[in-house]
Amino acid sequence: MKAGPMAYEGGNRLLDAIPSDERAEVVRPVEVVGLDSGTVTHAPDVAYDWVVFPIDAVLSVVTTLSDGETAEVGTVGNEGASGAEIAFGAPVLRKTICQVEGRIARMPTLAFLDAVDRSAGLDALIRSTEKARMFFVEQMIVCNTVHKLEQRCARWLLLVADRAAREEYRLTHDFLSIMLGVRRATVSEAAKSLHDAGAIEYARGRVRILDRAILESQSCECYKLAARVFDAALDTWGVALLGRKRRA
Amino acid sequence: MKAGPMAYEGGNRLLDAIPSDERAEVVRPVEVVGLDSGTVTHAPDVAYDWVVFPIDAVLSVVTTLSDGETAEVGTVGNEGASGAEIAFGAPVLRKTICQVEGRIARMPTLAFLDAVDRSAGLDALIRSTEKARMFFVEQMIVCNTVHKLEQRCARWLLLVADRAAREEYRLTHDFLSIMLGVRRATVSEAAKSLHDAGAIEYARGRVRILDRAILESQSCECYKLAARVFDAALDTWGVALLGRKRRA
DNA sequence: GGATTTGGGTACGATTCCGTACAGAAGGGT
DNA sequence: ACCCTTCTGTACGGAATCGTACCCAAATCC
Repeated sequence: MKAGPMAYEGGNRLLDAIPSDERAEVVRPVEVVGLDSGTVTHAPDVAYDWVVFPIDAVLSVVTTLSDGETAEVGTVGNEGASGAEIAFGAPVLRKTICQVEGRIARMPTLAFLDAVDRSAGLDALIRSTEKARMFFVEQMIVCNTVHKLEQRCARWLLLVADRAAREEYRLTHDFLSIMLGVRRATVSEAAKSLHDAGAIEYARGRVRILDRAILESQSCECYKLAARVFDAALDTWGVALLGRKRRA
Repeated sequence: MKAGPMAYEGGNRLLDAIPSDERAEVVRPVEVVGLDSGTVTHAPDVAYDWVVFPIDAVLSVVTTLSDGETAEVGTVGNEGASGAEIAFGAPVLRKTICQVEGRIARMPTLAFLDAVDRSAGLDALIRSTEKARMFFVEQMIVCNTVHKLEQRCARWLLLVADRAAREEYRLTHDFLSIMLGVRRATVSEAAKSLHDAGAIEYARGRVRILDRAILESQSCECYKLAARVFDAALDTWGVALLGRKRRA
């Protein structure tokens, strides 16, 4: 993953949803780079120069509690962007790290700011995906409170697979236990159960989804709900917000 | 709570944080009305004409899972606004109900839209409080996953008291159990524990905070963290975002 | 003022997940 | 080939919370 920057040729659903008459202009300052798992893309109290649009890398927004425990509070993949708040002058409040290695598109903060001013489509899509992310994060509150770990585990694997745009990716039980806020041993048990059901296989830091239908049936409703909302945000909401913006 | 609309004379921290040279103009179309507990202010697939700015009423954003269970995914009080997305053309995705009775300020959607265009301060504050709400909702994911019920209970009581701007308010264990996503009986036990510690007293649908210091000590870190972030959103962030807006 | 509804206390077995611990297996480095 | 680190399987007692149920007291209704 150490190849030099390359030109952007699609792959981030937010950028690709920009109306075609604006897209080329917006995308001009974008470059594509690889990201290794564990790389920090944003963190509080540090200046950052890039707004990030994942392609097949998956980022996790995490928080560390006062007792030192770390847990995931959000996921960003090819459906969205990370670091847009920098451009608006808002502080970065959470640490964001690369969860699944892969490629990201990125744009200098100042170029992004300029692009939002010029492109009503980009502005609308940033707002609508941010709203979808809010919906998703809200759903996670309830999901983590009332759903069984095995369901949440299935939900997580599916959502990350969608964002990583592949059915197999690197992931250890240990890492997943941090993401789900439970013990590593508990994840191992849930993973074994999903494996025995024929939904997944895994070995030494690598998962593969064998049967999406089975995995979806083991997951809670939150997976399909989230998937639908992100799709809608990139489709119809964007249009609605665009209408508003153009009228202004 | 059935008195007719009255003029707005302050009480919503977001409106009151608007720079004084813009505030009078923004606040002109605002009226104040009372709201009873249980009143629905917004819901999906229904047209709404008002953007709501709570004064001493507290609203809860809730969701209903497919099994019929209802749970809270957010709280809106005097630090923010509800329904602003309507004005931007985005869909209402969650049901919002009045949790603690009290007064709200409200503005017709069209007037709000106009005010956002005219007032850089209002625009910046809407963005910054929305960002604070995101931070808070993210925190709740972790809080609900790893913190003990008694801590979460204390956290909830404190945050709602801040929003309701009083130390006593109507609340049944049953309602609180829905908010926290647990059994009513579990809430009763946690409440008794907080009562025995001298932090609160309660009787038949009414809670009173007797000793904030004790209650804070029983609560998790999430309370103070959230309180600080909401304060910051209404103070320094607003200024930062304002700078950005004015430069544009 | 008697009946009905609502809010709260408590109990008991069941379940999920925790904390901790240890052992085996698969890769990586030298 | 060997060691060492990383990753996963599994076990055991304990804590938190669940589902359900029943009782009592206070408020409300007629």
